Amino acid sequence: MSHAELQLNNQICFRLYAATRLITQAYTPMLNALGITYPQYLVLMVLWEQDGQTVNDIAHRLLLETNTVTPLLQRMEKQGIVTRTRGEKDKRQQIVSLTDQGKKLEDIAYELIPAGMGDRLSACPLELADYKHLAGELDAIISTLKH
Amino acid sequence: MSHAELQLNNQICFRLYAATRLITQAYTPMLNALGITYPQYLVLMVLWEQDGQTVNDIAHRLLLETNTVTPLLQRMEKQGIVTRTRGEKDKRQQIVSLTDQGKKLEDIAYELIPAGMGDRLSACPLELADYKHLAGELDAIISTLKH
DNA sequence: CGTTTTTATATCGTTTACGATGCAAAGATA
DNA sequence: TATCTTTGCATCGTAAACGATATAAAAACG
Repeated sequence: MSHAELQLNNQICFRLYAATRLITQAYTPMLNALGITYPQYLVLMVLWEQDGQTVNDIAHRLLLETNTVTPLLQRMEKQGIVTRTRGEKDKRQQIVSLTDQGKKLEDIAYELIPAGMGDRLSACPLELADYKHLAGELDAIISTLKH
Repeated sequence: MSHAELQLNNQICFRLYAATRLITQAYTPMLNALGITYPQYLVLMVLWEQDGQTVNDIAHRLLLETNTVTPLLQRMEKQGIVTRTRGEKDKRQQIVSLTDQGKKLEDIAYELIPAGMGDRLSACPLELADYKHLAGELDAIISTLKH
């Protein structure tokens, strides 16, 4: 069996890639009920935590480039979830704010998502301690690799 | 602090999402040297393990839909990395085979990727045991959520 | 103050992902 | 065997990601 290091089964990266897509897919039915996508949900979580952030703030928080976030926000603005207004002090900045609709989604998300994901993962043999381990290991990878 | 369950920092999903993108980005310089993308690299790993698989085989192995894999293979065929030929017994099937160029990439990948990723992750505090834990936890999530 | 550089965002092109749908070949059934 | 269903793949539309590039405003500098 040649080049064992290259084999798919030994790869952390493929597992991350697969697990990420599967978890995102598990979110999808709940997010459909909210009328949003997973990356849009991430933006909303950032804004629910602190409203009125700039494109850069949001991008840094999500470890994304602004050229990913800008079109995402444009779509969310078109859907009436957020507004974008130029900064007063610094006219280059776009201040992103939740609309009433965007604020209401937090309560609906809170109703649907923890319960829905709990259901979806109820058959998963991982304990709370395992999830904490997992979080720690992922954080180690993230802080090593993030710029 | 309202709705703590929704907070970004508590989310495994965001960590997976971020770690996956960062690791994929870490692969990118090496993969650029091979002239391929990360999903194309995944397809090659599947074919290096066993040449001559169908679109369905590859999609199942990568937990992707065929409507993702088909265009990916079309691009790889255009680049001369693989060929696609209709199955003889079953003319619906496309048999995907490595070209000489696709086979050669395995050696180059073996030269570049383990070393390159080792470098990139050398500052990561995780031990081999941690990576094994991580793999196990990801496998648990994957097998719970995969259809 | 005028010029240069940096910063914040936007635009463009390419490649993934994936839901929805189409289509032809194979298999199942009456 | 004729029809119905399933299977394997392809096509289309939309939304991310992200490299490359553009642009206007702000900051730094001479």
